Amino acid sequence: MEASFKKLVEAVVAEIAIGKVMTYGQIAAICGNAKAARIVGGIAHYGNPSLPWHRVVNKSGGLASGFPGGRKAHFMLLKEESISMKVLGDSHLVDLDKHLLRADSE
DNA sequence: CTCTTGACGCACA
DNA sequence: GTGTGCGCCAAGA
Repeated sequence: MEASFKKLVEAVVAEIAIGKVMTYGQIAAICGNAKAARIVGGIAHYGNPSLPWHRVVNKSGGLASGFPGGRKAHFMLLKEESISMKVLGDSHLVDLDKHLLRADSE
């Protein structure tokens, strides 16, 4: 089905397992547009606020800019998911090698 | 219908 | 290794 990119993104994010994370680029690619990583971000802010966006991270493994609550909120949320994070001074980065969920769209 | 923005990604300086 | 800019596609106003 060719649902709107937004709906696809929301569906993917909603299906991210607890203890797992995905990158904007990854999600965008799964939705069919690897270059639409920024779209995913836009949807994150404009789309369904009930989705686990805290499991959505950028290429760096860190949360996107402007997350409600800041890094601390992010850190605690991910921590509640049993997700390991490495502390880089001011930023907390998710261990993509351990929690990067790959949705096999093929 | 048209323009601007966007919670990113990658390339180049 | 770090900093800045441009590019991508889609959705909001």
